[in-house]
Amino acid sequence: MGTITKALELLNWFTPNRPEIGLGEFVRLTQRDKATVHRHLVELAENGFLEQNPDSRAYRLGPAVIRLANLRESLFPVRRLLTPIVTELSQTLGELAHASLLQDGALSPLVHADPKLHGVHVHFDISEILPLHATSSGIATLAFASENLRKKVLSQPLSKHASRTVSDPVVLQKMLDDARRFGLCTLTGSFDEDVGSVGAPVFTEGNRVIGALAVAIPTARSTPDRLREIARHVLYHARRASVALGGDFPTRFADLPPDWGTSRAETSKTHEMTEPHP
Amino acid sequence: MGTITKALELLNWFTPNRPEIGLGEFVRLTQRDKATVHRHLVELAENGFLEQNPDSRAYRLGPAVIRLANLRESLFPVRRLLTPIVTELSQTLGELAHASLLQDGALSPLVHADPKLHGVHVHFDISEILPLHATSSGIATLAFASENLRKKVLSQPLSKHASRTVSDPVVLQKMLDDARRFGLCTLTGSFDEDVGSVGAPVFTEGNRVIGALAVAIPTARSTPDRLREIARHVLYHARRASVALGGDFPTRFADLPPDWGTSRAETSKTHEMTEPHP
DNA sequence: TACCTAAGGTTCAAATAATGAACCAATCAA
DNA sequence: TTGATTGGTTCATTATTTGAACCTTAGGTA
Repeated sequence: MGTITKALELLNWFTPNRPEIGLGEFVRLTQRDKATVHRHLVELAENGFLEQNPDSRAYRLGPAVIRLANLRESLFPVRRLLTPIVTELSQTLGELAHASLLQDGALSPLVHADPKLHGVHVHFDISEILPLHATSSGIATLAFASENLRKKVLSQPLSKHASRTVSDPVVLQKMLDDARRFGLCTLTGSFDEDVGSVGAPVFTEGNRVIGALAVAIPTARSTPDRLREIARHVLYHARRASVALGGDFPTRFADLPPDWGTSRAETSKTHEMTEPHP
Repeated sequence: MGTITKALELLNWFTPNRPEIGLGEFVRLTQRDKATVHRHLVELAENGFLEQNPDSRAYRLGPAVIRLANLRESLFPVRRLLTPIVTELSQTLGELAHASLLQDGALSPLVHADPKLHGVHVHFDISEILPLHATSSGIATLAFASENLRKKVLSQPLSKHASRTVSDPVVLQKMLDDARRFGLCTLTGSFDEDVGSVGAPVFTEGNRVIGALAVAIPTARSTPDRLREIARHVLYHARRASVALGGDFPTRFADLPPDWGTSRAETSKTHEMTEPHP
């Protein structure tokens, strides 16, 4: 691993629960030498990627990331293009919608919209990273991503996020096949307990999947019929999003079978249990 | 210069006119060895800071910068806090207002708002970097920044941006003194031809200047009286902004003298011309 | 006060990782 | 076919990174 990567990886330790990190804590987190970590921190700070809290001397993300994000957005206005689509999707359905981009081996949220019409709504944190195997966005994306990435995810241990997160690669493979067939993925209680979601892939120039569009709802409101309705809208808007980004969206996916929207996880469970007893 | 800095500096070559940069162009721009540059680019891309256009193989800013910017903003919501203040300032005056943050030796725009009530309005590019010596925001910020930074700027050659950019360090020093006294700086035809602006510093925790709030108007609308009116509002909102960020704003600055708002640059010119003939 | 601890930060010889001249491969135009 | 331009790679040399030990400051405690 190069020095540059080592330094940049320091930036990934920040989370909503860990907004500032001191030298000592970085050393503990990274298991690297103090002097090394310190020089990396100084150099990142010199370039504006970190700044130091003058009181505690702890480090936090610096203004350079905002400057670069502004620049990137002004050059490639993905967010600007997707915002109205996400907003419209969320307005139409009265539920939380979001678009997330594939980055490294995960999705990072780009835009979200929530009309908050109901008493209960899904919590969504734009700074949280979405794993590919445990979210409908992730599976929808992965289904159309490179063979390489798919292999990588399928060969790694599948982290558990909620009671019904898929943990068997064989089941995941089947869900990816379904997602590729229908252009959609739906999950319930997979990433967040009591939350269901429907995701569809978004494509950019050259038929490449760039991420996904998804709607998330509390399971209390997620009847099979409602999920099918949501699926229709998600698919429609994912197509619009792809067109807006200059991507090709497959003209036609298979029609949803009658049992679609009944819990995949249940189906999977059956599958999972029957598999070892042929 | 460390490897990390060398790599991160590659990111600074992107501009609105140069949205994608190929290996060869990077080599030409940086005057560095091709192999070195290439390895840096690959490592930055591996970490999501760059992505490669699959057709042209040129590099562009990657999604990691957006992820980090989202995170930074969710941890330290400077933008969220300043947006309503900038918007209100711009609405009240009917002119373009912006807030910009001090980073490295320059200001980078964070938010801007423009009600666009008039046929003529100022062009503002959120991805453009504002030099400290040539903008009212910059001088207002620099006036309250560290002695170090002030020395650095005063000792460097002062780049020319428009016909009335201050190029004499002595004149700049005087403008900094004025800015410190009045809590304000006004300039005309300094960064953009035919644009006047009024800027005031914004402070964060521990009395540290974080950047500036400013209003920019076409010179066609910038009478001395109008500039004084704008100054009042900019100062008021800069105080609000500082309070919102947990900073101390000096309770009282000197009242503006009667000749304030008449072109500083003119005054400066006189000064500049009289200086060498004591 | 003296003493301890833990924090951030620094030093310098040793070791590793970055460097760059030369090379390869693909594409395009004449 | 040739030559020029592009992106990318190799490997011996070199220079930068590394890390054990050390320094300094701040806070706590007997």
